Amino acid sequence: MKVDRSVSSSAERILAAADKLFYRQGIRAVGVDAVAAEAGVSKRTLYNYYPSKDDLIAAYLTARFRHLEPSDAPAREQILGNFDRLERMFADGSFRGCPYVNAVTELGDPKHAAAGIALQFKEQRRVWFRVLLERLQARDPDALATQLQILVEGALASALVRGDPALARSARAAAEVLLDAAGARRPVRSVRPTRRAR
Amino acid sequence: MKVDRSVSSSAERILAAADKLFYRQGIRAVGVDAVAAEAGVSKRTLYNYYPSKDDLIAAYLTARFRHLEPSDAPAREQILGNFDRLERMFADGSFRGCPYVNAVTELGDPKHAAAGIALQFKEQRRVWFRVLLERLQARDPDALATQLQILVEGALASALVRGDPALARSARAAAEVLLDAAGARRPVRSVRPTRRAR
DNA sequence: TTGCAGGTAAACAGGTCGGTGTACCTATGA
DNA sequence: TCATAGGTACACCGACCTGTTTACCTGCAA
Repeated sequence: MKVDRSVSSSAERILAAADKLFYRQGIRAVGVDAVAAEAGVSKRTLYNYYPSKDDLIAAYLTARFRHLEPSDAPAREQILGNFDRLERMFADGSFRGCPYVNAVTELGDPKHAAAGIALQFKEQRRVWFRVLLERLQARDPDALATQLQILVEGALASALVRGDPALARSARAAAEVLLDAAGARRPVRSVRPTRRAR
Repeated sequence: MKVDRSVSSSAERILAAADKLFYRQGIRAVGVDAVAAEAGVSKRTLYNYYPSKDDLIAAYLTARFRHLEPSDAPAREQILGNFDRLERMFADGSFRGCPYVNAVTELGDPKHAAAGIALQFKEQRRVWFRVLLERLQARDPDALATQLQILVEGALASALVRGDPALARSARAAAEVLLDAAGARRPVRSVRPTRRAR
């Protein structure tokens, strides 16, 4: 298999191949041989960069880690925009569930590095919600953040078994009800008061 | 391994063994040899009852299928009781996620029988919610049923990566807010007004 | 030119997978 | 008494798994 070696390093290509195959077909369903072949790299080289499949799995999950940072956009928009992103993901056709939850499910072992990475990611998003909720001066931002996190997780799992993108809209509508009930109907101090909704 | 053959049929023991091992360790992580050994049955016999592992998987999921029927108890209690059951499951220690979602994740293939069974089960619970919501004369029972389903799914997934039973209470609180917002604050026409909560 | 780092291809080791083939055992009922 | 259904024990098959070894190739710098 011919691969343009100048475009990216071997390590990067291996990681890209692992991401594609692990997510699409499942971690346990894909062997290291397949990953090496997809990356256009010999198995020896793969094991040079990642000493074991478990290391590769951990690297795959870590690479998927996107550091969330609340932006300057209106908090409510940011929160609800999350669900719009979900809807786009569901409609994409290549959606196969949350990679972190999938890894935990597939590996089973709670002591596997993947379990810790998954927990870290989920907690990061929960905190991201909480910061935005504090900005909205919502009641009990911590509890509400957990509930929004549950809605996201539920939309992901539901869309996995029933591939309906509209599930994201259902979750979004529920989130709006929860936000309203927590007294976050409108931003208290919006960055730009004239900005219209969405 | 000595097994009391009079207690249950071979088929039942095989199914019980599959249930225990598949759920605890994962479908892909458990071989048919292990299931046969756990059931105290030869592999030949196992293949006599279940011609392939896929058949056994389908039987395992079907056997987990509990037919939900709305009872005469107050509808709101029934709905919220669902989340209390979740909390007990999470606290049990042997919780390993939703078996249907796990099967879909582990098998990957959307054409596998497991995918259909999972979908059937989820839809059944959604309808169960809807019937109860209609009884409560809630606004848009269909949409709200989907949202409650998402909450359940989200609690299951969240508890899988972060084993905190309190997540069920968070989901329950969110469900209460959604119910209230849909005008289902109290049962409008309870079946037997004097009947106490079961 | 030489030396060598870093890559390749391919075979191999030791094990597990789903599934089959074979030969033996045993309880039951005609 | 004997046939048979249904079970057991166990070796076996080919495929695939993670991970290692071997031997060779190639670009580049001293």
